[in-house]
Amino acid sequence: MVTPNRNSALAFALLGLIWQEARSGYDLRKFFSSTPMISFSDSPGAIYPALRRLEQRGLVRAHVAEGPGLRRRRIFELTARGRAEFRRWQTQPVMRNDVVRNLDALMLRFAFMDQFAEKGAALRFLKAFHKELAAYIPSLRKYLKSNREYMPESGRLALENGIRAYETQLRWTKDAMATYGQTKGEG
Amino acid sequence: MVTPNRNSALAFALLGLIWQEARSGYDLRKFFSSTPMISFSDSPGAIYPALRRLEQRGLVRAHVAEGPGLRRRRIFELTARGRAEFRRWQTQPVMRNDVVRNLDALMLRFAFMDQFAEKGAALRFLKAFHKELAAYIPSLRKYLKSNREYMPESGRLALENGIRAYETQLRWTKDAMATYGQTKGEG
DNA sequence: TAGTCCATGTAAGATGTTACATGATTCA
DNA sequence: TGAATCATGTAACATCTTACATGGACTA
Repeated sequence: MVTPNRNSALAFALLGLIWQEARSGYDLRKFFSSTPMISFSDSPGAIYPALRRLEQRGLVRAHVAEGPGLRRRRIFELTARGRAEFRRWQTQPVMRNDVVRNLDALMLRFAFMDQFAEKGAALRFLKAFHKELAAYIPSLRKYLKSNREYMPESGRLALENGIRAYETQLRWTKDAMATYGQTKGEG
Repeated sequence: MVTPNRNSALAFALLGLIWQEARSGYDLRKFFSSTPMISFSDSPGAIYPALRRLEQRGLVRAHVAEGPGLRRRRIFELTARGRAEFRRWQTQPVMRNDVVRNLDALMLRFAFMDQFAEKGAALRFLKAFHKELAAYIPSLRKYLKSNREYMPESGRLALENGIRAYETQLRWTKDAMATYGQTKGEG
């Protein structure tokens, strides 16, 4: 069995933005550099090859927009396969490993959920996220409690920072669930 | 001019741990898998090649520990160059870009500061970190204010989560500075 | 003696970084 | 005409992931 191509976080960020609205590579670079998605690289050496790969995998298709005189722009849109792949990624289960090592990717999944996932997906996601956070945080506390005395002060502070960061996430999931809970009249 | 070899976060995590205490590759893998540093990969395909590179660059040196019968373990320790390189990395200025895209690396730098940087480095680091956070957060708020109405609910919530996360960091830097401020009697 | 743990390693492949290249258009 | 901006791209290089390989020692 050949290794399946697991797309990167950048690839999914591109798919989500292109799904929102057909865009060129340049548009995407500008979006990254001028919004809070600046945590993604806007480097052409990352974006253009990533778009090429998405094209080769049949997840996006491009057409050339011949503006009056401007250099040609290649405008991308999602294919049916691209939409399916994005939804699959977005609605994957939330695993402990995502919480430990891939928080950013989790938030990226959530950020597009209203737009592209079925109703109820956001709330299910938040519940699962909350559950994993609530399970992980005590293990950090336990480590701190057991090792506090042997840790240098800066090491201990760094760990406390991590715990606080996860607690903030946890509070956010609760508040976000409340937000979604309010809209139950809509269903 | 040849591209300088910028070591990765993993490389510096390894250097820091080896500086604390001479360790083998296996020790390092176990440390990653059994402590809050689990956010680093414990995969042999990451660790052993990284150690090899550090050796080739003259940042660590290994000696073989011949235990009674056990398979040979290669125990690493830092060289003078390794210590210098680690300190250089650790005491670099805190840049906006680190705050936007490399928070984890910043916290890693801080985590070892008591042990390996000169007195006062931790406080200077916290001040610079605080300054960059305080400068960055308003730009996120501003974006939220301007775009709130045009954002899907999950997108807005994701951004609010990001803002809260940075605010938590900001509060932490203040508290950590207070911790260090208390020890002024020591100097 | 079969399975598990200790311990180190390699191979293939994908992705990302930095730097460089190119060419068109607009504006001073 | 020169500089800045729009727009796309490539090349070299390093690193990481996953999977596989190996071999000794302990233990049931």
